[in-house]
Amino acid sequence: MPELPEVETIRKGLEEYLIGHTIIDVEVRLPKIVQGDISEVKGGKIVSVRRFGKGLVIDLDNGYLLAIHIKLTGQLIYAGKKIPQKVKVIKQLYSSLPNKWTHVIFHLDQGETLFYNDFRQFGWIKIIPQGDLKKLVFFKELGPEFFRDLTLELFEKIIKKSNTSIKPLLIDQKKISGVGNIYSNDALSLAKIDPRRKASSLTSDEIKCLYESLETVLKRGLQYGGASELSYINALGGEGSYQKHFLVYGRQGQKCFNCGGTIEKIQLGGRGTYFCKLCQK
DNA sequence: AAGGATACCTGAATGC
DNA sequence: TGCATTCAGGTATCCT
Repeated sequence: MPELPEVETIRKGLEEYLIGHTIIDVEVRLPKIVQGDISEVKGGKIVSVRRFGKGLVIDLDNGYLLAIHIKLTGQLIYAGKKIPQKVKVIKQLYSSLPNKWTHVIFHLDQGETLFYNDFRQFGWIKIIPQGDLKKLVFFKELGPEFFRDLTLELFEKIIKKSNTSIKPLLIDQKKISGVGNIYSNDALSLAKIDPRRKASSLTSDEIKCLYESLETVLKRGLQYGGASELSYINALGGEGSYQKHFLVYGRQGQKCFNCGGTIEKIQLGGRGTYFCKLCQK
């Protein structure tokens, strides 16, 4: 669901459409989503949009920022003059906004709008002073991430000292950030490693292969604009297409692309885990 | 202290 | 038919 590629796709969209806009007013329809004093963002101009792991940060020029986590079903949708004409799918969506899942509405200058929708209400939006980002437990405890500060050497160190099986380790945000259920399953398939293997039992060659496989599937996810399972959409309300290219995720009963074996589904660390017993050793 | 289980939610799919 | 149960997964929290 929303993992590094999905959240990064949203970030790019927000960066393209929101920077330079001033927040005129905010409508909070479901108070539990928002923490902090929402009035602090009024009059603030959006200067940058950053991502750390699966978390987003919208920086304002008035000393405050919005820290946002969309969890499983959050959506950040831009509505305004900069929507490209060719995007037609979205017209239906836009005519329905705000809808019953719209919990926060940011009214921007020039009559533009940013909607926060979340049908399962797991996400959060926190308003804090600029310098306090690392005081938030979520950001403070994030592990290193791919394409930023996770090197192969560091990856190997993290895996070797872990006492859990490899798949739950990959989705532990405190160890490595950005990877979730979809990309961890697919990377283990590409690396031909059994998700149940104890992390510390992996050889250096296997760790290198897994590192490269994670980079490959995350890049693929970025290339396809994320995986639109459930309710993930980008900042323009458009869907990604990585779900059409899943290697093992959601493919139980179907054939493995590596060896033709049958993909099985088990529970591991309380999460659906998909793999091929024939080639993932 | 690390790691596992459960709660938080709702809608879709499945069960009887 | 229709109501109840199960499942989905990213944290946050509690427990061992």
